[in-house]
Amino acid sequence: MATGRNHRPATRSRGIPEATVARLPLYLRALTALSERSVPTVSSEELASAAGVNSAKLRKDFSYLGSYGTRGVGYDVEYLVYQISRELGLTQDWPVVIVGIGNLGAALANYGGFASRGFRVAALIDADPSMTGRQVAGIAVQHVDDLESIIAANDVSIGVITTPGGAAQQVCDRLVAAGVSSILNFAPTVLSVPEGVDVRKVDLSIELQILAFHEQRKAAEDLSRSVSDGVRVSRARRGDQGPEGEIPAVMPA
Amino acid sequence: MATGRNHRPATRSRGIPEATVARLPLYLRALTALSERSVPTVSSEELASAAGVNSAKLRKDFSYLGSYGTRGVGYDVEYLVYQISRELGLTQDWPVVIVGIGNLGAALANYGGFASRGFRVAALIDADPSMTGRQVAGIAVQHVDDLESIIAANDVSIGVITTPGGAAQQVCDRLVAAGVSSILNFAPTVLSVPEGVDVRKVDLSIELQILAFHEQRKAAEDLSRSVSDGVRVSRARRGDQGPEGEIPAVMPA
DNA sequence: TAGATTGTTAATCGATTAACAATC
DNA sequence: TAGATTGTTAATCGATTAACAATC
Repeated sequence: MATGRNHRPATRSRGIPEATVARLPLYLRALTALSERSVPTVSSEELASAAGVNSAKLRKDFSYLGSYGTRGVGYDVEYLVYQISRELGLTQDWPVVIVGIGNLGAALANYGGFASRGFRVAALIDADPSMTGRQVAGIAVQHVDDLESIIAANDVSIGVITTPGGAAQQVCDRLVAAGVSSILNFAPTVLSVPEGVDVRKVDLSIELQILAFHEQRKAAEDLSRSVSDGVRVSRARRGDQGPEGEIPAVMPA
Repeated sequence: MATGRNHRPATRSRGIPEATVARLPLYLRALTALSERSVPTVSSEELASAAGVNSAKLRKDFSYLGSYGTRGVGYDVEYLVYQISRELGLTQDWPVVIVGIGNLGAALANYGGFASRGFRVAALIDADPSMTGRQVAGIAVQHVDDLESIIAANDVSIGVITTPGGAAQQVCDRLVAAGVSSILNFAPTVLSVPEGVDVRKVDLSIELQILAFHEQRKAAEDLSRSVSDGVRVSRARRGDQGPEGEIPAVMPA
C-alpha cells in the first residue's frame, strides 16, 4: 500500500487544527473507497464532493499535512491513504476495551468499523456477574473487578464506556488510574478527568434534540408561510400538532 | 412543571447560533438533574460546571434565548427547564422510525434516552423478511416494503438510519420522499439529500480515529521528552510499539 | 504552450472568553 | 447599602471560503 515516494514528514503533526483532524477520517473513508475501485488519482473537487465538504476546505486541510498533491493532476489516492492513516495514528494497532456490555456495548463489539481501522477490541468488561464468561462478538466478557489487570495485560490506552450514566464516572476513574488516556463516552454523563486525558462524547439523545430544534423551526416557517400566503402547506408537519404549552415528562439521562 | 411566569417569547428562535443549539441539550440534562434534587435556583457558574462548559459561554448562550435569569440570584431551575425544552421543540411529541434493526438499531430501540425527551419510537423497519414481526424493545419489526405507509400513518418527520452503509442512501431517499425531513445517520456513508432536509451523522469509527490521533501525539511527546530528559517514561504508551512504517489493513466502511 | 489543479493568501464569518456595568 | 450574579460588550481566536498565483 505504501507508495514509492518518501518525503520525510519533518515532524509537523503539531498544529493541525482540531476541525481538520475531525475531517481526516472522512477523507480517508472516501479515499479508501476510491482505492478499492483502483482509481489512481483524484482532484480536490472530486474528493471533496465524495467526502461532503467543499474543495477549498479540503485543500486547506491537506496543506496542514504537507504538499501531497500535484498541480494540474490531483492527489495520488494510495499515497494519500497512507499519509492520512499515518497522521491519524492508524498505522498502529490500538487495543480498545469496552466497559458496559448492554445493548449498545454489544453493538459496538460487533461493529465492523472498529476492527477495520487498526482498532482491536481487546476486552469486554461488565459489572454483572451473570455476564462474565458470556461470548459477545466472539469475545468472552470479563468482570469489572479485573479491570485494572485487563488494561495492563493488554496495554490498552483507549477505553469505550457504554455503562449506565450512574456508573460512568467511577469506571472512568478506574480506567484512567489503570493507564487509559483516551475515552469514548456513550454514557449520558459529563466525565471529569485529569489533564492529559482525552474524552470524546457520543450522545444519541443530544443528536435527536438538535434535529428536533431544526425540525420545529421548519414547521414554524411552513406555518407562517401558509398563514401569510393564505394557503395550506402540502404536508402537515410536526409543529401543527399538539397544544403549544404541553410539556412531556422529561426524564434525566 | 410549567412555572407561573409567562413571557410571550416574541418569536426570536431565529438566529440562535448552531454551537449554542448543540449545547442546549447539555444544559437541559444538567438542569433536569437539579430539578430532581428539587434545587430551586442555580448560578451560571454552578450550572456551567455541571454541564462541563465555562460560565461566560453559558450566559452568552442563554442570552440568545432571552433574559431568564435574575442578577444577584441566578436562574430558576424549573423555568429554565421549560424554556429550553420549548426552544428545542421537546414540548412536542416526535415519532421516530429506526430503519435497520441490527445490533445498533436494536440498541437504539432499547435506549431509554430516546423515549425520555419527547421522542417516541413509532416503528422499527428492516429489510430482512425473517425479522418482520419479531419483537424488539416491545415493538414489532416491520418490513421495509411498507416504509412509505408507515411514515405516513405515524406522521413521522425524523428517521434514524442504522442500516449497512450500502443501503443507507436508498433508505434515505425513500424516507425523504415519504416526508421525513430530519435524519440521524449512523451508517458510514455521506448522504445526499435535497435542500430543507437535515442530516446529522454519528460515526463511531470517526470518533475513535480522532482519539487515536491525539493518543499518538501524546505518545510522541512522551517519547521526545524521555529522550531529551534521558529518563524512561513511567508507563509505555502506544507510540512505543510497532514499526513506524507498518500499515494495517484499512477496510472501507 | 494551453489547460488543469494545487497550495496559499486574505477576507470574512462565527465562536469563545474576559471583563464589567447593570441590577437584583 | 453591600454582595452577588446576570447580560452584554469588545477583544480574540479559530474556521471557512473565494480567489488566484504557482506550477504540473
